[in-house]
Amino acid sequence: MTNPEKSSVSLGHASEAKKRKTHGRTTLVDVARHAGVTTMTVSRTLREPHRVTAETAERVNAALKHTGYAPNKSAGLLASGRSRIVAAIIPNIANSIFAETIQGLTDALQADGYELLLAATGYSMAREEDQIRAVLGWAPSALIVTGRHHTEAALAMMRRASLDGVPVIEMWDQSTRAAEFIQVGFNHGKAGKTMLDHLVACGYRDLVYVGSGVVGDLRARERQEGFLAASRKAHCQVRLITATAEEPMVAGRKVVQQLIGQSALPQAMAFSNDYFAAGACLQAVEQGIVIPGQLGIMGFGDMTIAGQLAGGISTLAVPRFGIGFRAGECVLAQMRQENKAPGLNANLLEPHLVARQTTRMT
Amino acid sequence: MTNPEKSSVSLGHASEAKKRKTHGRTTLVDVARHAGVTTMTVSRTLREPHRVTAETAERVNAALKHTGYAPNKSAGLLASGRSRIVAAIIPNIANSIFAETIQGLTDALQADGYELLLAATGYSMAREEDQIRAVLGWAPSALIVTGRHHTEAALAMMRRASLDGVPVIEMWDQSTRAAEFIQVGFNHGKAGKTMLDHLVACGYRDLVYVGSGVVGDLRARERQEGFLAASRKAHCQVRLITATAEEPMVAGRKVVQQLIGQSALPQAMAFSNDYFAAGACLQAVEQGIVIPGQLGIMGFGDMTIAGQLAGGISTLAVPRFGIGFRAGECVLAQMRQENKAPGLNANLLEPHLVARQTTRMT
DNA sequence: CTTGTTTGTGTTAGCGCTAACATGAATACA
DNA sequence: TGTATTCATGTTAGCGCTAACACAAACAAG
Repeated sequence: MTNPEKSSVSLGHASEAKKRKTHGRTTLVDVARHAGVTTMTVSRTLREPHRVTAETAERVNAALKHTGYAPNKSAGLLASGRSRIVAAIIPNIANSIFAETIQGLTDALQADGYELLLAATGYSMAREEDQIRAVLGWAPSALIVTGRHHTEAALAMMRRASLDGVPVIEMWDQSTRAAEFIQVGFNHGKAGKTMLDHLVACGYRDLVYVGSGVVGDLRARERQEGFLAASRKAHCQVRLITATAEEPMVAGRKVVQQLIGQSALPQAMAFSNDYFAAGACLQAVEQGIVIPGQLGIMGFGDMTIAGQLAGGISTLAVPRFGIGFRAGECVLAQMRQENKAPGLNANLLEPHLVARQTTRMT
Repeated sequence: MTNPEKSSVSLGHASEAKKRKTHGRTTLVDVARHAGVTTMTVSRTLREPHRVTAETAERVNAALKHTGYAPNKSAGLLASGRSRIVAAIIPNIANSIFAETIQGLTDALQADGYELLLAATGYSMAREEDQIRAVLGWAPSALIVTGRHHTEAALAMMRRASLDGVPVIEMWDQSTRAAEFIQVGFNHGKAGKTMLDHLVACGYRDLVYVGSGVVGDLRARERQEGFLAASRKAHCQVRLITATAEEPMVAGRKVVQQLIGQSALPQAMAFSNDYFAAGACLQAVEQGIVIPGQLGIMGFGDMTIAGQLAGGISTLAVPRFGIGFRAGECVLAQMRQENKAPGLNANLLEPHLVARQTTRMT
């Protein structure tokens, strides 16, 4: 009750009746009082230590430790207009492709103390627009979106951010036209063509392409169209099947099962991703189909499982981690030297063919 | 040059020489002027529409649309002390277990307009402490961490946040003692015991446990210890092997290869996760080992692959998505009604045994 | 010694928003 | 018809921090 420490609180007892707020945490004022300096000196000690005497810094640091100060980021952001937040917007977090990309991004940014604001769109451009609007409210240091297709409103916000000096990165895609934003990725139409070319080179002519049933996945769609377009030029017959959107490996199994049931197996099948291909492989082997003799199989992604089944599934390896890491490097580069022109597409991260055992026509 | 719109800007030409800031974006002031009301009315229209006349709301909404207003979140946070940020701290984003958990979390929170601040620790408690300190600077609505082991400083911050009314959730774990924070998960020691019990029930006595080489993964460690402790009580012989920390399926293969090479195959092997088990399965089959006759195999996690290989790998299914979703529900529940006591462990999400073909001793 | 030029710290004035209170008009009640 | 009670909007005063400038002390150059 007679605690002397409390007495200082009651100094303003009379004037207290007016207004009050404060969220109770220790602020710069507390630290400054403790160290016998002003808040500016404390602030400087934290952000520009070289501009402060060693002796002062020592006292301030002691006060920081003693008070357990944690900066109020919103106040700092409001005052300075700068945050160290990187906003990333991806279709789906559970998809391990994007999870690895995000890991790459955080790995690249980690040392520099950036924080990650993450949002998912569920492959919806409308939701993407909402998410962009929401994250821009935090004045992020960078905005990273997935793909190059956006609503008009989303594009407008991205342009605005770009003009404000915020690096805007479109990842996982790459257009042939001159890009408006930084792009870190590859051309999916071309990737589809690469897959077709490989199958043709292996001697397959009668093909099935198994596309993804995810409606908003424009990149999967472009790969599919790239594959089909190339097949027409190569005078191949391709049947298109859309996998039902359930567990991918099961979907792959079902497709093969159906084709066998209809005695309609092609010479080779290309899949929108490795999980489809893996399921298809397992099903084919279990039903006595000889791979690659009776049936060639090709996946996309080079996920772990592709290297493990059936002596190795042929696939297109994509730099899942690398895209995120490079995106992070782009952010750092732009932060360090503002001058860099954002247009240069020096960030083509091409997939490469991994020819394994499932496409080796005897 | 004679643009009349510009003239309004030059009104304060003389006094302009003093100071200036403003980050250029449209603010509430712009919207308010456009709608002929004060900023408070605009603010209210956005946050408490029912407290504003329909006619006023209409004018304000028109002004909002016309100006393309996007709220400055840091200003709102600083003024109100409340954000709609949920901070989640996980060991590793690329690990699909946590990716699915995060997806569950965002799915649960999505409708209510929460944003996700995500940080990774790399299984380091020191880094976890840093990340907690960093995210708390944003005054998040909730703090979600992984596991129940933290540094003293981290615990202090968590307690402080909890006292401030911020729900603090430990996910992926569950202690037997009364918990200080909300816990959404299960007991890993018990999970290890469940695995052992299953193998014993199948008649296996000579066992190998393949643990993870990830040093900071305390939960994997507890499963391992639970397994070993139970094996002693059941009078089983268990050899412990730590998988080298590379590609998990390859690691699983290597372990089996080595054991076969040394003619030291046990009756059954339990693995720290399904990818190890899958690799082991593939390797064993390729080397002509009969599963489950010669070798029983059990995994952990019930990842997709476990259901697909070798007629189905027996495993312990864990609610990866469910843990995140439940954590999100806990956050929402606490936000809606502050009164709820945070101590009740109504959030036990137990794993369940999935007995498939790889542990069916004839 | 002037006169510049650092160098370290303090002072002032907001950043854009919202809590709390104030006010005036409309409605309710006796 | 006066007073109490909504209701809709306005006014005021910060939230905790930092940009920009101010200023005194220490040092340099002529």
